[in-house]
Order: sequence, then C-alpha cells, then structure tokens
Amino acid sequence: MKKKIPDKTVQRLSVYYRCLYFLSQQGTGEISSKSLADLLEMKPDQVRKDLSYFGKFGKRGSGYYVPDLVQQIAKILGLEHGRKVAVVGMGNLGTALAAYKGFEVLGFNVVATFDVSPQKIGKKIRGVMCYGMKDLNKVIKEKNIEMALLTVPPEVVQEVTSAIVAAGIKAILNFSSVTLNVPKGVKASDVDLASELKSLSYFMTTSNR
Amino acid sequence: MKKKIPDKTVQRLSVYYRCLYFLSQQGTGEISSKSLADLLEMKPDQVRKDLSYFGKFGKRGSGYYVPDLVQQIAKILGLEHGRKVAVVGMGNLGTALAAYKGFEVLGFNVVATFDVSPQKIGKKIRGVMCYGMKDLNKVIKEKNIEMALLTVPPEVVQEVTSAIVAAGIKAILNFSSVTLNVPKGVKASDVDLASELKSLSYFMTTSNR
DNA sequence: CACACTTTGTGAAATAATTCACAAGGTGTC
DNA sequence: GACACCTTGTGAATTATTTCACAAAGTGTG
Repeated sequence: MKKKIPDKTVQRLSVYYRCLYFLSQQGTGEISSKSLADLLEMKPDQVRKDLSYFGKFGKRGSGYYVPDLVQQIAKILGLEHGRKVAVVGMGNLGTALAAYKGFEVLGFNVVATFDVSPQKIGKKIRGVMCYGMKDLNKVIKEKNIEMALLTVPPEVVQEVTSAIVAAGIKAILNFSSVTLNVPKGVKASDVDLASELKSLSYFMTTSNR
Repeated sequence: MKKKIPDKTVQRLSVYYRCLYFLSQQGTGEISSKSLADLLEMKPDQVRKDLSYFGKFGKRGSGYYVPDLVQQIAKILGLEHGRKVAVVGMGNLGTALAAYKGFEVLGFNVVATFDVSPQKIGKKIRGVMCYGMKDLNKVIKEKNIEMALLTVPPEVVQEVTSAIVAAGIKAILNFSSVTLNVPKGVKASDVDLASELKSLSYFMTTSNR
C-alpha cells in the first residue's frame, strides 16, 4: 500500500502547488494535466504520474478542479497549518530571508531570529525579535519552532546545528556551503548558491542541454 | 567519444570542488575516493564514476593528487578565468547577494547591479555601482557580463529576462518563483526558497528519508 | 623481488525515474 | 442516446543513474 515516493516527485509537487495556487487566485476552475504541464514546460504524463502517487484527484474528460487540488496538495505538503520558522544568523542573507514576503503566503512564519552580535540581540529586525545564541534552546522550545533557516559562518555551522536540533528543530534549510550532519528524523536540505553558479558555469562552457 | 554527462554529475562536481579546494588550502596532498566520499557522506564508487566521465585523474594505489584535481575540476567547470556577474533587482535579497563573499573566491565577480528605484540608481551599493534598467543592455555589453542573478518581482521577470538575454547574458540564476522562459543556448536555473521549504515540510509530516 | 595491501577505472547488473500507450470514463453535440 | 472527442490513471517499456565487482596498477615491507 505504501509505495516509496521519489524525492523529485515531492519537489515537483511544490512547483505544482505554486502554479495551482496562482491559478486558483485567478479564479481558474478546472485544468487538465496537459494545460498545467504546458504552463510549467513539462509533460502531462509526468504531472499525472506524480499526482497518482498520492491518490486520484482528477476527473476523466475534464481534468482537475483547481481549488480542490490546491487544498489536497497543501495537505500532502503539510501546509494547512502554519509552520513556525527561525532564522539563525542575521548577516546580509539572514536579514533578507527574515524579511522575505514569499514565505508568509505559504504559511511559513518567521517568528524568531538569532545572532551573536550584541548590536542586534534584543532588537526587532524587520519586525521579528532577534535573540542571542544562548537563548536558542529556550526560545525554540517556548515558541515551538519546527524549521530553521541556517545562515551562520561555516566555522560554527555544526555547533549551531547540534544546538538547534537538540532544541527540537525538525527541518533545516542550510545556506552555508558546508555539508550538514544531522541525526535521523531531522531533514536537512542545502541551498548552495556558489554550487549553483558553478553548475551554470559548466553549462556555459559546454553547450549541451 | 562524447558521452552524455548527467546533470547530477555536474552538480556533484561542484561539491567535490568545494571540498577539494578546502583540502588543498589545508595542504592535503593526496586523497582517495574513499576518504573524499567519507567527507561528503557518499560512496566512493560514485565519486570515481563521476570523475571518470571527464578523464583519468587518479593514480592506482594512492588516489588523487588534490592540487591537480582542483585545477582539473576548475577547468571543467569553467572557473579558471573569472566570470562577470550582474545582480538584477536590488531588493533585500539582491543586496545580500551582491555582498555575498562566497562568490568571489570562486572567481564570480559581481561587477554591476540594476534596479528601478531612483534612490539606488547611480549609487554604489556594497561597493558595486547600481544602474537603471534602461542601461541594462549597454552596461552588460560594455562590461561583457555573462551571468545574472535575477531577483526582481514576478510581474516583470519575463520582461527583464528577455532584456538581459538580448544583451548577451548566457546564464541566469533565477530567484523569483516563476518558471523562466529562455531561448536555447541560455541556461537558467531556479532557486526557489519557498519550494525548498515546502519539500522540507513534506518530509516533516511523513518521516521517511 | 615476492607478497599483502591499496586504489583506480569501468563494464555489467541492479535500481530508479520517465515516457509510452491504452483502457476506462466523462463531456458535449446533434 | 449515439458518436466524436477529451482526459485520467496506470501497468509496461524505455531510459537514466547508481551500485557492484573485479582486473589492472601502484605502494611498501622485509
């Protein structure tokens, strides 16, 4: 009954979500896998296969009812109830992330930020209170924060990771160009901007696609 | 002679590069695929297979000579000569990216930024001149900029993309949550932070791995 | 130099992901 | 309600990627 769902399918699910959410706001009622695939420059088969891992959401002859599908996907992705997020490391990138509007609409709320700098601790930055690292454990537990955006310098990444995992963080988005070591049960994902650029650079020199 | 190289291999190549660069700075001379794989939490077979797509860099019995391998990979990734980068859209994220130190060491130099805001145009932000959108074409051509980091609002993404592609940009790292439409010959890659969070959210609700 | 260890590079086998192809239903028109 | 046309969901085929397994070399010790 429980088939294993490919990581890639989950990633695409969130792409579908973004697109469908937009469509639902536009008032779109129904959409076929073909139309959705066209919008996202992919194949309809892929869309249907991906969705089929989670159930049967469509109606033959007409397609998918957008408002329902959005809800279903939100449920699958765990977006129905908001998730609390902390930003750890309030340098340039951390500050930008704390202020990023794109998270809120999806139900991700930055409810606390952390830094080592005495100039920042105790102040509100972009509307969110900045705490010192020594309060990590307390604040994360008190506010019941589940996810963290990690933008601290490489030297302290592992140390900070251990601390936030101990405090109960269950998912980490890691911006620090360092491979993270997390215990089982905690999911970490890397966003390595420099690596992305390097890949692009490769594709520029060759010209395959 | 020309086998097709998997995208994933190229992505991992830049992970290897990061690690090997670090090791070379530490003064490491030789390393085996096993040791490198251990550092990156992967399997030695994968490392060897990936490298073998590009040539034979190792020596049986002892492994790879780090300084050489770093150079080889830099060459493959097109990092030997610096690449000029523009940041288009100087909101919070764009500003943070323009200041990001991690790019420079790899030879990616942010040499121009662009925005619509009259308060920003004509001023240096984080040491780099900010130009108006109407100068996109001129500046990109004059400075011979090859890559762009795109952080403009979704409404204008496609319009701006067309403009920078017309100006000669060959690679785009797109932060805008909108699927980009680029002509053949131009490589675009998306960094969608909200999608990353959504995937994490999924893995939090289920607990497979 | 013989022998016991290492380690690479790579075909072949095993896994995983994508694409195909089509039966089983819907829709709409006359 | 018959007919022409869509669209989904899904096994099966195809294609891509990873892992295995081993020959061919290199190292080092006595």
